[in-house]
Formats: sequence, structure tokens, C-alpha cells
Amino acid sequence: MMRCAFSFIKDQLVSILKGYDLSEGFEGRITVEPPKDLSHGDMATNAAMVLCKQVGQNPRQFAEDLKQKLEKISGIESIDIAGPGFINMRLTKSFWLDRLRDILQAGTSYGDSDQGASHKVNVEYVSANPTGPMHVGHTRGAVLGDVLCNLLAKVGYDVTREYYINDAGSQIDVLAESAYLRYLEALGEDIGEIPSGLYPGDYLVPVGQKLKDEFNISLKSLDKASRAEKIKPVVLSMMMEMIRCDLDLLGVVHDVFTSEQELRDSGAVDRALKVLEDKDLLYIGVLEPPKGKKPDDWEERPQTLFKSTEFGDDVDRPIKKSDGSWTYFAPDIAYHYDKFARGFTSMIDILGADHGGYVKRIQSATRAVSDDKASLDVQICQLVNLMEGGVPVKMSKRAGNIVTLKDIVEKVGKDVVRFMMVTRKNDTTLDFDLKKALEQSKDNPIFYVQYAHARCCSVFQHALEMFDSEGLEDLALSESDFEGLENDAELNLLKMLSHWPRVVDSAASHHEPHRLAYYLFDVAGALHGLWSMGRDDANLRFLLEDDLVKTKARLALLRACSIIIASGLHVFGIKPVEEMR
RNA sequence: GCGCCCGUAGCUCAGCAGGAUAGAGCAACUGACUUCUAAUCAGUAGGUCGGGGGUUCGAAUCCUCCCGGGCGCGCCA
Repeated sequence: MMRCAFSFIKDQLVSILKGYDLSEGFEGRITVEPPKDLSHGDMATNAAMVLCKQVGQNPRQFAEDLKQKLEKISGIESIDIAGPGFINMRLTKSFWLDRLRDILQAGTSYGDSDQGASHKVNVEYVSANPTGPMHVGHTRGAVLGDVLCNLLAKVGYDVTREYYINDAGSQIDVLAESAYLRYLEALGEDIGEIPSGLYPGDYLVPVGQKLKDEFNISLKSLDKASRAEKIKPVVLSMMMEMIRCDLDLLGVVHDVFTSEQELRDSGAVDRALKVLEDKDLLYIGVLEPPKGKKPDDWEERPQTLFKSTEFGDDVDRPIKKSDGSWTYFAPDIAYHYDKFARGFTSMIDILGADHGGYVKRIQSATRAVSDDKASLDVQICQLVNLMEGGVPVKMSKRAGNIVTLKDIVEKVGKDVVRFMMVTRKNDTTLDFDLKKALEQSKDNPIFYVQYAHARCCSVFQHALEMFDSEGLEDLALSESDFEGLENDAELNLLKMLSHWPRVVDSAASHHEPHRLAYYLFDVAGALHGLWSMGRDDANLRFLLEDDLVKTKARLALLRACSIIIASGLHVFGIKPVEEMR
């Protein structure tokens, strides 16, 4: 595994600092990072400002002291002390050229790290109710979850991708009843308009047909409850099949599907609640009505509550309805308990915007049920506003003109959908413009990035006329002479590329894959800029007929650039394109 | 009423665990196509980081109050 340039220098700095009398854990407080302004140098550290008090010096004094020692490190060319006590380091050219070698040797595994140290982490995402096809709203969570998993795997976590099937509860009764109508329809009856409250979508038509094939007319003689028992397994398996197809279109995969009904049937819910009861965290109580929005039919009713307030929640939360049956929260507790029992102490849930109010209670329950050993991070995906050329696409569930995941993927393609869905922080709403997503311009980030990759590949096609193909292999290139890289644009691109491990690291530890998207956009910009310099000055082109050594150095840089872009797109689950014509 | 999230250029948004003169893209304006793909590039212009207070060497970032928007708040999941 390649050392990140920044952590390499930081390690050197830390070992120098160990010669001072500093308090435990000082490493975590100091940073070595690229300065905002390139003219300040390659790397800056705040160490002198942060730690000067401990050594009883003023920051500039301490910085001066550290400077003397840092200057002896090979790879550091010069050091300036600036502002309140920043230590700005400029690294030698050969230090950076070595990074180019690293990238070529590591290939797309450049940026991999052992941050996760093979710890198990469980990521639950999508978890759309099995009552219909997936729509736009689900897509964002699906992509975020999938990409986050890729990212965590890249930094060394042992990732399990999980889907929770909400196949119990009243929405499934409604589903069964809706399917029953379609069954009657399949038998030739006129069912008229689907009554409100039932699922109107025609995706249930094949389910009606299947029920007819399986049961003939026998369902008609059963009462509502017993026919529902017959219908549910059929409709649920067909719905899950449909969802799996939708996910497949997006290229989203899961390792484990957990059924809520099975948790209920297996006694897992009872066992989880027993754990809470033994800790004295359950009681019978009466909830206050929500202020300012008191339901008309509100009346006080005692129900079983979980003391989530002991874990920082605002009110205690019901786990049983007033009739004694479980709320959805109860099996959810069981589910997270089950994850803990399977050895997961790190869990991530990706939920939709309407679950915002749910975060504290499920985190509380996870802590309670695991004796505070497991932690749960919840990422809430805000809404996606679907647009077409700047105009919102009108959707109405009732009218049945919901835009489905399938519609979108068929329209713009899976790779485009995937990239667009993670170009924003998940906790802000996202405008997804179908027209813009297909545009071939800088306004469309995925196009811009892909185009940069294609350009790199294009030069290599031409290079085959100058070199034999073995000489252009990554390992062969990595052994070339890179001294010919000398202008600022080239070296700046190289420096930017060697930031990649930092970017991956920070995106992974913050669970924020969108950072990668912005970084890739920047890399693409740097590449396009470098490219265009060759138009004004033929000596700045990548391929120079009369200087094969320099050409090879430039090809190496170009190759590194395409490696980084490919590596980033790989995390997004997107195939880099090699040609655009 | 309470909780969570958001508020940064005309528009859409970045801003990494507080760091230096707050950055991109679009739109606007100026310039560059006999090319390794101009599907692009270079440049100009545009901001009291919603507002007030606080914490400190230093705040868009942390705390607090207020304003504006979104989501949610027992028998839907």
C-alpha cells in the first residue's frame, strides 16, 4: 500500500515533535495539508500554532525551531514561516516525481488505505417497501449506500451491504388487497377504478394473473384475512423480484436481505425487547400530543414506551400501539440488535428525508441494546427534485405518473444517474435535471470528467505510433525518466493527483462520497487546461516527435491522471469511457 | 409548540476535524478552432458567508439567540 505524501511528511513531523514535552494525543490536533493558495508552497502545518503553548514559546518562535529540524528531512526543499505561525513547506521536484511512480505502480488501488483495519461495518440502504417499483426518491439512497460501501471497502473496512425488507405491517395488508383486486380483474371481472387507499399501479396486473394461475377461483371463497395469507407470499416475492431488477439496472448490489416478518416470526423481536426490559428501559405510559398540531381524534392512551430520553432523545418512543401490537419501531430494534449479534459494532443506515425524526430513537435503541458497544450513523437523504430543462417534472402518486428508477435509468443511463446522485451532500435537496444529465458540456460534471479520461486515452492511441505497446505499460512507464516534467501546469497536476489518498481518506471517514465527485471535477479541469496549453505552444503537447524521453514523462503523467479518474469512477461504480466521438 | 436538516456570487452549489486575500460551474462580457477531439481553454466581472451576540492568536466552520425554508412529531413504515 502506497504511503500518502501528506501522512508521510506528517509522520516525520510527529517524530520531531516527540522530542518535545507534549501532552498525549497531540498528533490528532495537528494537520499537514495543502495550503489553499499554491503560492504558499506544497504543504502547510499548523503545528507551531497549536502546540506552542505547551512548549512555552510564541508560535513564530516555535515555528522557527521546527523549521531548523524539518529542513533536514529529505524531500523538503525549503520552508517559510508565514502569518501567525504557519510552516509552509516546499518539497523537492524529485519527491513529487516519486509520487508519480507510486501512482503508476499502484494503479487504481492508489488511494487504498488501512484506515478501516478490516473492521466490520454494516451498511443498510434502499430498504424500499416492497409495495411497488422504486422511484426517484429511492434512487438517491440506493446510490449513496452503494458508493459509500465501495468507498469504505477501498479504505480497508470489511463491508456488509444490507437491505431490510419491510414485509410486515398494514401496508402489506393493503398490498395484498390491491393484488386481490387485480386477481378479480384477471378472472374477467370488472373492477372499475381502484379505490383510494389501495395501490393503483398496473405493476400489480401480472400479480393478479399469477394468483389466478396459482389459485384459480379458490381465493374468492375465502374471507379477507385468510386470502391475504395466501396472497402475501406471492405478491411479496414478485415485488422483491421487481425491486431487485430495478437495483440491478442501477448496478446496486446487496449481500444480505433481512425480512421483518422473519424477525417477528423467529421471536427476535421478543428477545430484543426482553433485553430492554431487563435494563428497565420499558414502561407503560401516556404520550403527550404534539403541540400545535393536535390530531382531531386524539385521546390519551397508555402504551409501552422505550426510555429513549435516557440516550438523548426528546421524548420516550412507543414500541407498542394501544392495542398491544408492535409499532414498526419494535422490529427495527430487533433488527439492529440482530446486526449487533452478528458481530457488527459499526452500523450505517441510509434513510429517506421523511425519517429525520427517527434518527435519535434508533440510535438510542442501538446503544441500549448493545450495552453502548455499537454505534449507528444515520445518513438522511434529502429529496430529489426531478427537472427537465429547468422545469420541475410534475408527478402525482394518485394519477400514477410517478417517475420510476427504471424510467430514469433508461433515459439517461446508469452511470450518469449514479454520478449525479452523489454530486451533492446527501443532507441537502438535489435538483436532478434529465436534460442537463445528457448534455455534453462542462455544465454536466460526469461528461466533463469522462471527457478528460477519454482525452488521456486518445493520446495513448496516438503514442502507439511512436512507441511499442510494452513501453507504454504502467510499470514500464514508471521506470522512465520524469525529469522532463518541468512546467508548473504539469507539476501542479501531479501534485493534485497525489492528493487523491487524502481525499479518499476524508470522504470515507466523513461518509461523504460527494467529495470525490468534486475532486474528480477539479482533476478533469486541470487536465483540460494542460491539454489546451499545447494549442498555443506546440512544445507543450504531450507527444513530441523529436524528444522521446520528455514524451514518455508526459505520457506517464497522463496515464497517472487517467488512473486517478478511473479509480474515482470505480468508487462510484462507473465505467470510465475511453473514447468519445 | 418541539426536534433534525438547510441558508455562501444573479442561478446551482463546494469549502476537507476553526486557519492565511471565501472557491467552482452556469448565466454575462473579452479572446483562442488548418489540433494529441474547441464536446475545450484563457481572461474580466460578480460576496457584510441569513442577522445579532459569544468562545480565541484566528470563525463560513464551534456555542447562543433571532429570522427564513424543508422534513418529521401515538394506533403508516
